This record gives sequence, structure tokens and C-alpha cells, in this order.
Amino acid sequence: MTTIKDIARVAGVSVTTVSRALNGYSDVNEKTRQKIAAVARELNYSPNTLARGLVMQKSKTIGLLVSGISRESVKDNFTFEVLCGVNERASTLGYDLILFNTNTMMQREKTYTQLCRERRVDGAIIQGIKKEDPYLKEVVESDIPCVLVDIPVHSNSVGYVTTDNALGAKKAVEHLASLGHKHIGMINGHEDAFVSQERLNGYREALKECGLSFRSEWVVSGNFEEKKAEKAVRELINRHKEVTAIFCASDLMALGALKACKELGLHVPKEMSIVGYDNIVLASYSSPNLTTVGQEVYQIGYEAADLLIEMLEGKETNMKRYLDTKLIIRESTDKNHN
Amino acid sequence: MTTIKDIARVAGVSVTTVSRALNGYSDVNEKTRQKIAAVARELNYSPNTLARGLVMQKSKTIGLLVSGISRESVKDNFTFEVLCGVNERASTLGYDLILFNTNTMMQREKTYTQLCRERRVDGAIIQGIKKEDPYLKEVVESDIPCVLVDIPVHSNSVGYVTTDNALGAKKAVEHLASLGHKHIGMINGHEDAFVSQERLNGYREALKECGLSFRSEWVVSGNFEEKKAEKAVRELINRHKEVTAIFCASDLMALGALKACKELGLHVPKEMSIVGYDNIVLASYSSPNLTTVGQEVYQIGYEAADLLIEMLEGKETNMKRYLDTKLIIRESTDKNHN
DNA sequence: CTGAAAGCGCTAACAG
DNA sequence: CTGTTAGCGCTTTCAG
Repeated sequence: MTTIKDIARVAGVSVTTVSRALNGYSDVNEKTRQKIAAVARELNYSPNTLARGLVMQKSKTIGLLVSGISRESVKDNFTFEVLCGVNERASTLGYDLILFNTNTMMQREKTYTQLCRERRVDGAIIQGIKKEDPYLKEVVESDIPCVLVDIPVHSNSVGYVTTDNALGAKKAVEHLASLGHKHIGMINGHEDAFVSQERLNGYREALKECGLSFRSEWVVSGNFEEKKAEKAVRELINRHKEVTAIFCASDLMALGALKACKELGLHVPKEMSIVGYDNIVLASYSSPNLTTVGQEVYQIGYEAADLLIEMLEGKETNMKRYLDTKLIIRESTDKNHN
Repeated sequence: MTTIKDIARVAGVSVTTVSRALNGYSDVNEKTRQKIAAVARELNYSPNTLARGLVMQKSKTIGLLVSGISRESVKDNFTFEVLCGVNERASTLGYDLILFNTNTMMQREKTYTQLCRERRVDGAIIQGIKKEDPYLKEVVESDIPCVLVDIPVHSNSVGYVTTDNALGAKKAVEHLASLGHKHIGMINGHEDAFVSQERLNGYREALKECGLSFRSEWVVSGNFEEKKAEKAVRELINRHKEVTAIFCASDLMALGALKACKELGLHVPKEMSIVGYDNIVLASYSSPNLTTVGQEVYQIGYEAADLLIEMLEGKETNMKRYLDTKLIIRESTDKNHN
């Protein structure tokens, strides 16, 4: 593998000059520069980023920390979409991505900070972490620049990008209310997720503003899982016949809700309206298609990378970004017929 | 950031000893070892992998080269599943993953080899590359250890993992034939993919073995795209009324085929049988559910990482791995009623 | 069992 | 405009 030393020898200059020439510094004679460039090409030179990183104290690498890279997370490719967006923006700006997996992290017994420091990543993007995950605390306390996805926590070195989950939920519930539904249930995710809190808040707000009453019995947890949600909906409906519409905190759970209704012989949307959240691909393929609250997941990843790199490069920023959601009306909601 | 130098100073030993102690060499006094371990913990030490990589000439990093990390590839999460599998196996074996994106690679005008060498990855896994992609040639010629996904090409330094695509296709077509279909069309992917070639071969073989005739007019390209396939199927059916079953080289295209049939008022499976390939998540959610040839995509990634690391660590291996496919019969195929 | 010293490939003062 | 020198943090002979 050729090094700048080799180039220096062949070109008959010092390594310093080679380094400067290759890095586009101005104080190099044009002739020398060209000579060096030619030799570099000829010798098929590639810079060694490890060596550069060692001396520069930065690696042009971003750590991507996701807990969702597992066998299960395939249906709901939130994780993947975020990753695509991050990848796109980061590589455009000259950063490479290194993948960390929190599952394995635990196996290895390495902490977040250790992982980041060992690899000397310049910063990290974290996704899919739970509210009370010990890593979250560690992140906030460490001084590694970091952007959180969907966790509105910030500090000197950590920012976040998220959508207004309360507002998104509100849109969904208002839609249901505007269709004449008076008794609207909710299937929420698990409590360890910030988004669940927020979506619940939005649900309550919407009910209030629409003059509908909030009943805690109508709110049950589906743990963001299709199966759990199916069960939860079945129970909810059996216990509370008055409910004519359900807002689900994720599409996957809405899919479960659909199944539950089918089993119970309840027609969606004639007898039961269902709204999901996320607009995953499946949402437009199920029958009936899901009315849902869409978020631009790819864009979330994109913005996360963009924000992190702004932080890394010392740009002025308030370290918070909010993206829009929009209500997508399909076939799973209809007027209240009762 | 503390270094082994700091540890050496505090512990009152040399850096050499620290290095040896921390790396578990045997020739270190147990007392010294413990002292060093204690100091390291106290100082919150993390090894610098860049420095280590520089001197050791290897980085414990695997480059993951995928062309599918783009906005479009979300429906078909083949890419993601492979990634999950790779990630799982690699991180278990102590390797980190670094993501390269071929799209951006072109923007940056960096070649595959450059990317790998700059980051000093120990090896690479390549997925989603086309048959005549210039990178493929480069890969085979370079001496960077590398595993290809679904491209049966190998050399001294490159191996591959794939499924027997011909056999998979054969199973699908035989299933159709066994249902009494005599006129079986095929929607293939683009010609630049090895899997397309192979699936076509399997299709032809099956026809032959079942005593059915091969008609090139019955084979059209859907370019692995849902929309393209929809159009292709519409045209195929209009031109060749005799066709009663279609084998699609991907589920996404089979979904397109389903749409085409719906538009044409053809009932699936009563009037037209459809088989897909891949068993993507959507396949079990569409109506009707797709009969399809399933492959264990996660496992492909897992095996790719496993194979690569075997190669890296000098294990004996023939550098080829084949995985099984299995026919999954659902609702989109039925007996020939004509 | 331990330490001194060299060097991985690169950048960055500093001095010409 | 160019070269000398030092050093990033680590591993590894080679001598004790």
C-alpha cells in the first residue's frame, strides 16, 4: 500500500509538501502540485484515514446507534428509513457511517460512550432507545455530540429531531370527531417511549377541544406490537360496546386492530373506524387501507445527520428540529353510523 | 481522553506493560495486571482503535457496500434484512460495520477499492450490485477480501453467498404446473441481475420437465418494479389470452401483477394464478396473499458476515455458501379452471 | 516479568 | 514555496 512517503520519494519532495499538495493547500507551487498528483495517481495512492484521524483527532465518522436492527424490526422499517436518510446526508457531506447495535452492545458489555470513543466517532445519532434506558442518561452526560431521534432531550452536546407527536395525534382524533364519533378509544405504545406520552397528550387535547370526554378505560396499551394490539382491541371492544372509533399509536397496531375487528365481525369502517400512525408501507396495502398520520421518516434521518454535522462543524444552531406530520385519509375511517 | 501513557504513569509501569496487560498477554505479573486494570477503570480508559488499527494494519471493520440504500428501496426491505443479518453476526464476532453507499460513491467519484482502502476495512460485503457494474470487475480484481450477495463470482479473495435461484424458480413453476396450468408466463427482473438469469433458467427447466412448451413471448421484463410489472402483465394478458398463470421474479412485481389483474377484471386465483419471489412482508398482507418463493434474507446477511470473517481469519473455506428457498403456498394460486 | 525504542501514516508548527 | 522535526496512541521486537 503506497504512502505519502513513497510519493515523496518518487516525486523528489518532502512528505510535508505531498501532504499539503494532496490536501489542496494554497502554498504549493502549481508545478509541484501537478507532479505530486501525477505520482499519486500512478502509484494508485489512497490516503489512510486511520492515520489522519489519529493525528487530527477526528475521524469523519458518525456512529449510528439503533436498537431496532434485529430480526423482528423488519415489518416496520422505520429504522431502515431513518438509516437511509442519515446515510444520504452524511455521505454527501463527507462522513461515513459506522453501525452500532445496542443489543450486541449489552452482550459486549460496552457502554455507549465506550463504543463511540473507541472508534473515535465525531458524533452519534441515536434511535429507538427507551425513555429509561441507562444509555440515554449516559448520552446526555457525556460530551460526545449527539442527535436523538424522537426523544426531545437536549444539553450542551445533544440535540434532537422529532415530529410534533401531540399534534399528529390531535389531527387523527379530530378527524374521527369530525366524522361524528363520540366514543373514541386509543391503543397506545409502551410507556417507555416519549412518542407514546406525546400521542396520548394529543389524544386528550383533541377530545377536550372537541368537547368529548376522556375515559381512561378506553385507552389500552398495545406495546407497539401487532399481536398485542389485536388482543387489546378485542378486549376493549368487548368491554366497551359504545366505542365506535380507535386511534392507534402505530400502523402496526392498527393492523392488529383491523384483525381484531375482522374476528369480531365488525366491519371497518362501517362499524368501526381505525386510524394508525406512521404511514408504513403496509398501511396502503392492507384491506381496508389505513387512514393514518404520516411522518417523513427518511427526512427525519436526513435532518438528524444534517443537524449533527452542523453541530460538529461549529455552526450556529438551536439543536432542535421539528418535522411535520400529515393526516392521510384512506379507507379505514368513516362517518359514525350509530 | 486518557491513553495508555496516562495509565503507565499513574500505575508506575511502562506503556509496554500496560499494553500487554490490557490485551491479556500472559507474561505479566498478576499483581501488575490488576493494578493496571484498576487504574484503567479509574481513569475511564477506552482504547483508541484508530491507533491500534494503524499499527496492526487492520481495523476490525467490515465495509458494507449496498446500492439499495436509497429512498426507493423501502418497500422491498431485502437490503435492510441483509444488513440486519450482517450486523448481528459481525458484531458478535467483534467487527464493526461501516456503511458505504454506491450512489454517493459515484458522486464522490471514488472507486470501491479506494473506499475500502481509505478506511482500511479488513473486508467488504457487497449487495445489490449489477452484473456489468464496473465495480464488480474492480472487486474481483482487487485483493480485498470480499463476499458477494447473490452474485456467484469468486476468486482468490472473493466469495459469495446466495440461494439456488434456478431451483427456487423451478419450485414455483412446478407448483403452477401441478395445478394444471399449461400456459405459464413469467415476469422477470432486469437482465443485469444474476438472479434474473437464474430464475429464468429455472423457469425454463421446470417447463421442460413438466412437458410444457417455452414461449419467449410469455416472458416479459418488469425490471423488479411494481409499476413496470403491472404494465407488463397487462400487456402480456391482453396479447396472450391463453396464459392462466404467471411466475414473477419478485413479490413487488407480483403485487403489480395483482393490480393488473384487478384492473382487467380477472379474478386471482380463480382466473389467473400468480406466484411471487422473496416472501417480503407485504406478500402476506396483500389480498389475495401471495404464494411465493421464500428466502431467508436475514440468514443471507448472517452467512455473508460469517463467511467473510472466516476468510479474514484464515480459516479453511471454499468461499461459497448456498441457502435454501421454500415454496410458500397462500391464496394467489389455484387450479386451472379453463 | 519489564522497559526502551522504533515505527504505523499522517499533519502541523516552525524555520528557512 | 519547501523541508525538518515532532508527535497522535498504540504494538512489538529486542534487551535486560
